[in-house]
Amino acid sequence: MDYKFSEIEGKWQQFWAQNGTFKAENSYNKPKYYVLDMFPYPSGAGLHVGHPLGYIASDIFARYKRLTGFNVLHPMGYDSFGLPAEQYAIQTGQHPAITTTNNINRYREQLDRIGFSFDWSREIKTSDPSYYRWTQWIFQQLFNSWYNTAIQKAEPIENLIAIFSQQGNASVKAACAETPEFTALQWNELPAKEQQKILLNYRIAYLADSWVNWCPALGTVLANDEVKDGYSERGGHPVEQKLMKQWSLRIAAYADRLLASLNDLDWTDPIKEMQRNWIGKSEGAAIQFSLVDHAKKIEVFSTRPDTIFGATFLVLAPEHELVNQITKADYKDAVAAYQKSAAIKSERDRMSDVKTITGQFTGAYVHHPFLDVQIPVWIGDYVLASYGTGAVMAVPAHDARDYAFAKHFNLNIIEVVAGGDISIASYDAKEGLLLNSDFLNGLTVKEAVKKVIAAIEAAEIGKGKINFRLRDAIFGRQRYWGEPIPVYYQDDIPYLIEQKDLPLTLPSIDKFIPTEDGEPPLARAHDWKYKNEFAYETTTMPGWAGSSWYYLRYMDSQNEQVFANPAALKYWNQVDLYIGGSEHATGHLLYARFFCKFLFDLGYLTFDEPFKKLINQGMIQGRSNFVYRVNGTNQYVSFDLKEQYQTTALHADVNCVENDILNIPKFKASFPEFANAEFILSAGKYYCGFEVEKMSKSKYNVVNPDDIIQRYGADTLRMYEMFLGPLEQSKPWNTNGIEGVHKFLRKFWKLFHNDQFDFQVADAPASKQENKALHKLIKKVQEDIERFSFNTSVSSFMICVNELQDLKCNNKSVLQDLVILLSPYAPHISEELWALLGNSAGSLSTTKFPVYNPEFLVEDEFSYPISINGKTKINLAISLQLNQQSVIDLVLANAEVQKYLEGKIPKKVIFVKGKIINLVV
RNA sequence: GCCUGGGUGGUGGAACUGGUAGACACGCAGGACUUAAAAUCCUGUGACCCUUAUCGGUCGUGCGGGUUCGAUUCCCGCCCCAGGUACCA
Repeated sequence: MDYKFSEIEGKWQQFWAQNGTFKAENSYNKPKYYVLDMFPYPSGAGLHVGHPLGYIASDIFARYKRLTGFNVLHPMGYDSFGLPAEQYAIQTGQHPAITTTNNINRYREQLDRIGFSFDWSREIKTSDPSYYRWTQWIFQQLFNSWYNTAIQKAEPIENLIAIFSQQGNASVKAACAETPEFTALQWNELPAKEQQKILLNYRIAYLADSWVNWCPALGTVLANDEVKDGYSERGGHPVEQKLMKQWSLRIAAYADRLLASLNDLDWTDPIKEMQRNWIGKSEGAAIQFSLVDHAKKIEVFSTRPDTIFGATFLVLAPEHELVNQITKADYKDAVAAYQKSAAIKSERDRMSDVKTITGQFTGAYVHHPFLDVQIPVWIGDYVLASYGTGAVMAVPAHDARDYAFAKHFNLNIIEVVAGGDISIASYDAKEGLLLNSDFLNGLTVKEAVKKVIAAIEAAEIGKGKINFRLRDAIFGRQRYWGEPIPVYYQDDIPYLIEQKDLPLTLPSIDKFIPTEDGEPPLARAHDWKYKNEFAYETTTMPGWAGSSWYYLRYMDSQNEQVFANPAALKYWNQVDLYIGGSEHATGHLLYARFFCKFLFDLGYLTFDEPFKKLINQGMIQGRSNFVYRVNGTNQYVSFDLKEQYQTTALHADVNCVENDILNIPKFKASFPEFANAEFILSAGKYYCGFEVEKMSKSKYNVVNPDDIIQRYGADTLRMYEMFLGPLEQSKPWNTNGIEGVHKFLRKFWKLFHNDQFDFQVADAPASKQENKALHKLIKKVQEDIERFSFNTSVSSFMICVNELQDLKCNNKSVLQDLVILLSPYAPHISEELWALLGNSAGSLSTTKFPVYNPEFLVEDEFSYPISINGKTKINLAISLQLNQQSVIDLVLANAEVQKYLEGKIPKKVIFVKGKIINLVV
């Protein structure tokens, strides 16, 4: 039989599904291995060829682990809450649940065709009430906990209440909002409502004022992505920064632990580095500056308190709460105007635009803490309200942004650390001796930091402080398509709904947009009241709520009593291998770590890091094709001739192009605009240009895996995706090379068949060369899988099959081992051949991986490259048995080497056994 | 702007710890088989120079410098591209 991939693939996919081949065993005595993919958001566009890249890699690994004796958990599900479904609902009125179900069904169909070894019996959907019930349950635990910084651990809020009623809050060390001190007696006499208000300052899930992008015209909060240059992407309405009460989580309390335990994770250094920078631990001091003619003080945070004598002005964020109180009458209008202009800029715009320097003097002054001088107070949008205290002491001589600000507004610059030339630029390095600094003069930066902090603390104007860039996470969203927050309000105080009332399901509403008063969509729900009486919270949870703990649910996905039973949690434990994109480096991965630590603190987990090993697959970009329209005509000129004309480049659908040559009839049919197109050809062909861009519908560069599978089969798709390049690297999709991989599978198939395509293998013992080819491959494939270098193992398969073909090998034992080696990569063809070889169907996935025998690979000679001054001249085959001196003697005696030496005697001979010989003359 | 990664033939990439740059494929060119096509197989294929052809030589891993017997690999400076930048997922 010829290689009929679609028959074979359909047959085995059905077999696996019917026999539950990849169901993880529930016996907890076998060694386990947990391989997880970042689950997809089911978008309306379906899967494109970029999505399966990571899934194929993890599938190869999961299948490999099964072959090496592990009980493998390899589940899949959907992150199915999200904005696109909601926006589609706003446009069309269709309920997001319907859209989502349709999309999930389509995803499932597409995934099934690729032949993954997922355990579908554990499938989860974050938008399913049976799942989000537990997301809500976790929120309740967060609400019912406080963070005890004395022991660096979350604890039940009852513990805190007990402490309050016995000793007040003076001794409590907690991550909390600023709370006045009270005694036990005062606490016990407080009305319940007041007690609840105070507790809200301590809860890990709490309400707080946060800055958001507010669009008055749409009556909604927008993501930074939805804001372009101060206007909403949808509708182009103005957007401003607004303070809003929002649910938040105290992730910042975990900053130190999130930082510390990074060290023990088997993640790549870049990802760890990104998280470290994101958490952004910096040591410095909080310093208070007292205002001239005003009782208030301005607190700044500085990582360079040593430069305090160089501070020549303060800069507050335009939103800083003191700005309006301290601004002098003459400056009110200018300050208000500046605040307004800053309010329309997003935080990202403010950070990236460093070239335009803007700011405004407030008319106010503060006293320098150690000098008898007054320094002016400015506002400037390079200072962010959300970092530190929202105020900086500007030391222009030693900070680049302060320097630019001072130059622009002609403010004083005082050098206090020697080493730079402050007439040209600021000197930011932390090296050099202090000058112009009173009691710090002559000290190094390090010494000065210590001494000045001591002085600040002695004068009671501040203290040494560790500051984190990581902010608490805003947890409320003004959206419909997310988990309802399981909270109701009584007397303006939030309370949890009872656990027995979970899940709190999404109410049905007429429209998915905010109400006319700018309330979130859930406020549209009629008669939606807790116990028919109390108003529910109307914001929903963010997209990352469900994805922060889903890996736990897979361990016991059907459980209705608990989020997962303790025995399952203990056995499956951490995810051993997690594969997904690096775009989640600081979002999802940080939140999931936070949830894990929190659940660990409460005793639900026995581990406090979710993902032991992490691999980031690169992004598959699109490869767009272009045609070139001669301006003002409907003529299109071939890429290589386009310089002779004035042209406009237009996207051509990549499905009308093969190897950059345009299929003209297909192209004409692709768009009415092109129906009457004329072409200026080059040698009878129309060559298209190309460019690498994001894969998207609008760029006509989306390649659908279904099309590839139909044409070449899933095994070809799987191997080609791996062959494309290193897993971690981003690369453009290009279908051009796929023939090579397909040809390889046909050749592989042919090894088992005679010229008439009858299955035929021989029982004879393997020859030396056959064994060599096989064992070279076993070694290579094993090494490659373990270092996730799948592209190179595909090459090795090709090399091996080419060798066996040359050897006319049809030896059964060699070929059977080859089938096992290939099975993680191309499971369908392997199952088929495995069965043809006489093995019982389906047993391939749990058979044993072949063992490498080094004896077959022993070499006794090596062809040394002989180079002179580092340039290779000739190759000489020399025995590997000889010692260094004999090899060198042999080389120097060689006539050809002598020719190159031209009678000169080498000054030095470099000999690296089995690698190279270099003669230096 | 800041953080992180990347840049090697016409194309995707290989070279794992500093040791023969371009494995394996695609494409292209030429050939075999065929009435023809498809499929399959064989040969060549980084650029330039020399040569009738061989033989041979020079250059070459984004750009400019450095370390080394030897650099795609290590160090310094720059350019370009991609991802993230806290309410996209």
